[in-house]
Amino acid sequence: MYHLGVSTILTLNKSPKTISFLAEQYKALGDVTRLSLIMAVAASEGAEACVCDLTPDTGLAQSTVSHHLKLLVDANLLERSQRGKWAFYSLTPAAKKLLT
Amino acid sequence: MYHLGVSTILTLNKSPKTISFLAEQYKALGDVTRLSLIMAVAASEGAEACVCDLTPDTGLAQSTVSHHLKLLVDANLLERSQRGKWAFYSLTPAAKKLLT
DNA sequence: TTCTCCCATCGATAATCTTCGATGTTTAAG
DNA sequence: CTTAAACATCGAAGATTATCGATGGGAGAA
Repeated sequence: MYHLGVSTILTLNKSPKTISFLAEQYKALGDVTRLSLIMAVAASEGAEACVCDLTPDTGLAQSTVSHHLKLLVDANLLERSQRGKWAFYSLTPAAKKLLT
Repeated sequence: MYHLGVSTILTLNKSPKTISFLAEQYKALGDVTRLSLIMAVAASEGAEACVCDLTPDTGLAQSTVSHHLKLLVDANLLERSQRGKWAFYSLTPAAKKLLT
């Protein structure tokens, strides 16, 4: 009989495809810039932020920040909603779950 | 006033150094091979496993598996204990917390 | 329409990562 | 002491990633 620690989810309920996607989510969080970005979004008023607000703190080019945000969206950690000229990013339920 | 969602930990209690280490942990989990390895350890009898048990399932060279395990140890996700000729790896409390 | 602002995409470069085979180290067995 | 087994470390090749500047596209202001 095996131990099945941590959670049964991680040992039995996850197909290879799910493991890949979970790894993709962890990889998205595994970068100081992206982890800082997602934390900045979480701490923002209304729990959402636009690129112009997020960029200055990073010290990086706007195109780089935009690229990182896209990776976070692809990993289902951020949602994007366009309002006028601005693109607002907010945390997905999956992100809230992982970051708790 | 700000939102402070997800958890206050992520917004206020984490110094830059802590953020870096947290990112390192996520990065360590953000690889299918390493995520599979740590899940295999969790599911192993006694919640520990040696390299010789873990290597075959990966389809990778032994040196590669050993390298990945070292990264997981460096990220404080696995503990290593040598018994005789074997090196046994088990999950740290930090890993159990992150993977829940 | 024309201009400006916000953001995404593209192409290129430098850095990092994954993986391997070869070799070194340690432990136990013969 | 010699041999074998289990891992770790090293050096190199190929793939992936982070970053930038330049450019493009869309929305609103003038």
